[in-house]
Amino acid sequence: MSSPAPRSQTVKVKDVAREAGVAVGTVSRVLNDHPAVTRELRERVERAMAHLGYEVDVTAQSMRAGRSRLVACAIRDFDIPRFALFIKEAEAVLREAGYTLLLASTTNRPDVEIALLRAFRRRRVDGVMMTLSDEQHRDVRAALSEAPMPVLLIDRDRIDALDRVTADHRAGARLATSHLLGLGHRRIAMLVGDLKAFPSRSRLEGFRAAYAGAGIEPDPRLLRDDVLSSEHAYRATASLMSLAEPPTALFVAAMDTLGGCLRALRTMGILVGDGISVVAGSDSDLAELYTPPITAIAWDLAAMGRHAATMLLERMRGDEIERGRGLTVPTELIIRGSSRPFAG
Amino acid sequence: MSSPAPRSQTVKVKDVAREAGVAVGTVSRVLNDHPAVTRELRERVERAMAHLGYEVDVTAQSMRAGRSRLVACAIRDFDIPRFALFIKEAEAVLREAGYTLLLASTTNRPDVEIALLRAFRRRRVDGVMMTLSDEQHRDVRAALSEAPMPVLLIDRDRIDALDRVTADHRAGARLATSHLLGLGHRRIAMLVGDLKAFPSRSRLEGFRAAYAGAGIEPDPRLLRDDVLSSEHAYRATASLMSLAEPPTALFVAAMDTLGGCLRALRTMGILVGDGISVVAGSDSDLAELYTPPITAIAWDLAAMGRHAATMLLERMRGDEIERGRGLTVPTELIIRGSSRPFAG
DNA sequence: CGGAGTCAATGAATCGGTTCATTTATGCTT
DNA sequence: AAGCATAAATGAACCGATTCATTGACTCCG
Repeated sequence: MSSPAPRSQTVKVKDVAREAGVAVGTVSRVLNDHPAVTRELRERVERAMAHLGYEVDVTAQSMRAGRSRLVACAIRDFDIPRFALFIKEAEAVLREAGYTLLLASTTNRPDVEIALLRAFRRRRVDGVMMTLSDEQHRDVRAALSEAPMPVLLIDRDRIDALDRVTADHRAGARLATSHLLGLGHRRIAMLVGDLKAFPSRSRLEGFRAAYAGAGIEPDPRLLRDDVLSSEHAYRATASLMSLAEPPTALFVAAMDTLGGCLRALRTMGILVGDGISVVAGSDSDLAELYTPPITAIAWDLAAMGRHAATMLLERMRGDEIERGRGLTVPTELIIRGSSRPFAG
Repeated sequence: MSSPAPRSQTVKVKDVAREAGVAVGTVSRVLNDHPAVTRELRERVERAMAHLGYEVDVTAQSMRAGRSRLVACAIRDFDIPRFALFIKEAEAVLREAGYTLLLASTTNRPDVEIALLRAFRRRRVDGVMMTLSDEQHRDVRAALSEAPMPVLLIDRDRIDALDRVTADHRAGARLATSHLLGLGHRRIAMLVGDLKAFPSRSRLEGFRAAYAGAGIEPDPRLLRDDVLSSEHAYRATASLMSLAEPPTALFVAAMDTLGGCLRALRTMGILVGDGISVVAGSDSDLAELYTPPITAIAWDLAAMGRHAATMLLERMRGDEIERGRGLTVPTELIIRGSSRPFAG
């Protein structure tokens, strides 16, 4: 025999079938809107279900069907305010389609990413959308290629034939940098995240492209990478402004790090706009409402979330779609008062 | 017969058993760290699993065990930056304990809340943490009392014997209001969220308690409730400041609405600090870095997330714990430059 | 009127682990 | 050496819904 955890005796298809005087197969067909059920029987079964308070066991369905109607989303840190928008929209699209969202944080560690992919497999998750800490990581790539379910990359470089949704960070950073160069700045410091990942890499490319377009060379000592949090940004800003030859403009390209930078400037008594020009790599209430308002790069994270979910759904449906589709949402530069002509 | 979706032929316990030359029961016991397996056999089985690349099917485990190792979190809108902190910490604690987080947004609608509770049941979710749009809603209460799994309320009033984690909004609001009254303000406007839910109700209570403590009556025309977004806050602020007798201080008690309020004031050319004192109901980068910095109420959402997950885990474990536990995290008032003496 | 063809409904087999009554092996005691 | 106790391993039954070969009922047509 076998009596697992003292299960509160639940109603099953068998009970419904008995109550309605039909076979279990018929109940199942009613549940799944199978056409070959007479209206009369369908109603009888539905009445029985209502009467008994029946709820199908998705667990059993999943096991039999080999799919779970779960979609996993794993991002490096969902403590990034604007990412919430992405998740919110993705969840809405997925739920509309009958899927439930699993959420996990990778903490930007390859080993966690691999462990999560395994956990998702074990759960028979039907699709995954995720960020990666490092697109080149061998083990992560191996784990991705072994994944039995479709995986969509969030704002990451192309890997094999995986679908991806990205923002045009390169264009945004180029715009921002050109804007500052156009204002006469020559010593522009850049705070950027982890260069192993696409967004930071693209931003740096855009930055360099703008310099190249102007026919000048950026000072490599003014670049700070691996700025992943507000605290990092604080320290990076402080160190930059303490240089013998400090920058005249700051491009705070990493996401959600503007606060740390502004805190450092305030502590050092440097006025934004006058003492130094500032451009933020992502827009926020803070950027908009700061005094002076901060020039910022903006893009539509909600749209990214919707597109990611939609593309993943299409892929899961197994439609005949070309593999490795990429969708890029545009970035724009919102010019505000924090970026001013260099008064050499 | 039956051949469901063309399942990529996966390795099963049976295959592992054959490879290792043992019975399936033994493989299962190895998987579950059952003590009664000799070291030798355990190693043989583990080698076979590694060799075949075996991964257990959590779906099948769940079905047999009647539990899924899933915990659901449903909040009204996870587009609230500070809530991300809650989810982040809760997820970390849950994953540590071997659970996976399901996420859904209720959009603050009772029907969605009820539908989600049903969906969670069908998935055999082991525990739920959620907010409610209205603690008094009959159908929601019925759905909660019928839920077969433990439910923990996030920042909501006591319902039956459900566990709950709350912040002391009443104390925070009282502090904030007393602070303004102490500065000589008598016409304090309050922007608050949905009074059907605990946080807003508590804040209003705190507000009134402070007034009562000072022996005066608040002007009811200065109260704006149902302020649920930044856009609402914009409109509410604009309408308040257009009154014949406008307020001299604004208590923006609703979460994540400070931006809208400040935008309105800026549009109307009213200076924070000089023209009007402002206190925010929740702290943020914006509050800290605005000019002038905004006095704000702060509390530890990360701790709330950790506690929520921990309490729910204890409850799920079925320990003999008193029912209806409540944990309240304290609030504090961070006084900054936006609240100044009333210069009548 | 009989046989072919439709259409509904049936229920046993199945998905992949887990459990437990049973069997087999081992150790200990006298 | 026999008897008993203990421990390890076995494998059939089971969790609950789905599927499909089969049965039964009914229609249509020559």
